[in-house]
Amino acid sequence: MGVLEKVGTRGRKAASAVQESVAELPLDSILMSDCIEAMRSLPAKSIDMIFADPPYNLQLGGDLSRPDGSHVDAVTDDWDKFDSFAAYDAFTKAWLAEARRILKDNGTIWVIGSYHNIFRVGATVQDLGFWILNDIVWRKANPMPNFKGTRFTNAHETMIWASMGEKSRYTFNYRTMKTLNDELQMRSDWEFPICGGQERLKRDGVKVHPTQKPEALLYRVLLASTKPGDVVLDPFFGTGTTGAVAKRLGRHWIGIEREPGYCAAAIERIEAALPLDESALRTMQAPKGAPRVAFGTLVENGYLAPGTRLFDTKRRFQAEIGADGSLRCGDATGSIHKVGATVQGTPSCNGWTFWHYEAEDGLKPIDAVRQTYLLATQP
Amino acid sequence: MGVLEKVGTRGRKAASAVQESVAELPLDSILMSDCIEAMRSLPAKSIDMIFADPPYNLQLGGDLSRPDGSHVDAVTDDWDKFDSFAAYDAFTKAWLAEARRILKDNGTIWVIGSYHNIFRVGATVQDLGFWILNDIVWRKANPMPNFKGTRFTNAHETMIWASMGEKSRYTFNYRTMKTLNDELQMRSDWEFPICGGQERLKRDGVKVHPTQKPEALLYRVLLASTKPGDVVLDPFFGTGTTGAVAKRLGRHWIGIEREPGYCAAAIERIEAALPLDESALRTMQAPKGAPRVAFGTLVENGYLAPGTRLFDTKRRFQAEIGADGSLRCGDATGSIHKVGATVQGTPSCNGWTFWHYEAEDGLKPIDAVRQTYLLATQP
DNA sequence: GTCTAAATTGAATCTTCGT
DNA sequence: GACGAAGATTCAATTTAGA
Repeated sequence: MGVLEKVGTRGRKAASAVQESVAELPLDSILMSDCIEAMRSLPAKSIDMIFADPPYNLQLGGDLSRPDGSHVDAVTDDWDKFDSFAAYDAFTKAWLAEARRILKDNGTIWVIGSYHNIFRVGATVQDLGFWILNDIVWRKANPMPNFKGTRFTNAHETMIWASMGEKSRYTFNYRTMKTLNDELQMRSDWEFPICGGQERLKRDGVKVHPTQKPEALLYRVLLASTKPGDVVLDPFFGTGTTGAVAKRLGRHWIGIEREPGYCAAAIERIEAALPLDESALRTMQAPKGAPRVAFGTLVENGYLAPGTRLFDTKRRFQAEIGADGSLRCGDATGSIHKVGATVQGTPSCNGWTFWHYEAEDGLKPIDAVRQTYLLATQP
Repeated sequence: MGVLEKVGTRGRKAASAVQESVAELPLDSILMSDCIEAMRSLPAKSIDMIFADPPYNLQLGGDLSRPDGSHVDAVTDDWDKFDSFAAYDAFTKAWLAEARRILKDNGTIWVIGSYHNIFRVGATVQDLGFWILNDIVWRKANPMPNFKGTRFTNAHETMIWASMGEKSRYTFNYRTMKTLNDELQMRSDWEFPICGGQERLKRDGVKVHPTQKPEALLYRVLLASTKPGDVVLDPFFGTGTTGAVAKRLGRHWIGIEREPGYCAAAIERIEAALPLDESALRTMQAPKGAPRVAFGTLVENGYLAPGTRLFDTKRRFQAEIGADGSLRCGDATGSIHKVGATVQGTPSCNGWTFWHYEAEDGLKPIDAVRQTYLLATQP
């Protein structure tokens, strides 16, 4: 059994501001060890997000070991194919189970793979109780062609994003993604070039790692599903793309990697990575990040007078503000949301955008009043 | 046990030209029955290709409404409900095993699904000994948004294409695909709009089937992986998209569908479908060494006259065809691709889909002209 | 009739907080 | 955990209605 060797790129002191349980973690360092063994050394429910790029070589070779640590021999016979899938499944189940143990209740996991392994991984993810949130397609702008012309060009890889369960409250920075995508919802298909050029790590002109992932991919993953200061674990760290991007984005990272050569390359690379400064890290916040303002507060503070008439954009409905911040429209009385839903006959309604007041230059949504209030009162 | 009820759209006589073993099959007709039961009635090793669109096991929760309050019409049909993953897996294994029995040794199978089910389906496909050739991503041009802003927009579905085994000699019409894709290898990600408009089958203004697939998707699937005269089976026939496209492309089809309502719609639809004529069909075989179709070829052969004006979809740009097949738009002159890129200010542009000509019923992409040319001229 | 604005709709695992 | 109220949330392609 190997000893867990920790290879840090920064001292533990830097983690002093982190809360106690997190302080136990080997933050911002690499555990040079077998991935399952290393995960076993981490405390339960301590990780915010896991990004995993597991091996998918079904020839097994020396890449895989069974959960008990024994070696899986390579298989070449057709009759043994089922057995090889079973071995891969056992390996997958073992590391995913450990991942599940160390993830926080509201944590999420990403796994990337190709058609060789992703279906088995996905089924295991579901079997272990994870709740799939999306499958994301990485469309390669410049895939390797199918030289023999025997199939379609294999131009994508698939990522699975899953939470701990159906009810878990995971992090999804919706507003950030929408901003990143030119004010359109970010879709489940992402296009990036494969990792090459200056970004591709090379040693003596030879690529250090065969499957180095582009930083742009990890950038979007981390930006979408983590918050600054979160702890991100990559159990198949390789040359540390996850660590380099995590550092850049102000997230803590932990890498697990068995190969000393990959570890060395990763450390050198991450040390050279420059973190974005605080102002650059600021992203579009979800409205729910802003303090809640009750409609009644606006009335109490004189931003909207009781008796003021409110309208929908087409003036089909007219309502009147009560002294307590309630709204009345015909027989319907209640919150701005409830009355809006009632008069429209819809199950719900955002009263802030539905109701408008009469301004000098036409109708304006009462949400504008709320914004004015927020600007005037927030420090 | 239900009786297999055969619902044909043509007499058996029409199959007389088919070889003996195939003549035993209920060609070009629907078996109104449970899919596993119906497949059991078919002879072993008799089918060239199977396209399957099984239930996705969506596991939807409560109702969903759009931001405007309108109700989203979800898939609530009983046929999509399963008690557990285990139950879904058992169902999947059962129908896939039958599919494997009736496929020829060199046959292939396509299965379409979403993240809800595709990983389980893919793992079972592999477990049964199928050899995955590609996973294909159908990128939806117009997916339904994520109304609540909780995840990435689910903008794609996944198809698995597999042969009977690693050594099987499956059909892949490489040349045809490459020609269809402007002389670039066809990739594993395909973009199509979802099925709507005139193509979407409706009864009394209501969609007949909740998950009708676009014909363009099946067109490419059949064109890529079958030959004229091949027998294509769809065990989850629904409203018969597979049958309609198979008929159009001169392939035999067999549908299995339990719901009488779907069967009736499928028959009516397929009877109305017009097969391409024989000369057009022969082009689908696309011999190796088929000439590249340059835009200029279309001009030379009178498919597009010099001087014809081309437009983008929004008529922001107007260009004129030169006698040599070049395009001119203001100062920009060159190939359809280059001029398209220049006027848009983009690094590249697929001129075939960017530029449109004025047809009687509106603008049509010049790619349509290329299709016409290909159908008419390829040996 | 023609053009433009408005309405409709699609395989969707679709909220969060306080009591 | 159940329940109720507050609050946040949509893109592209058609079709229909209206000017």
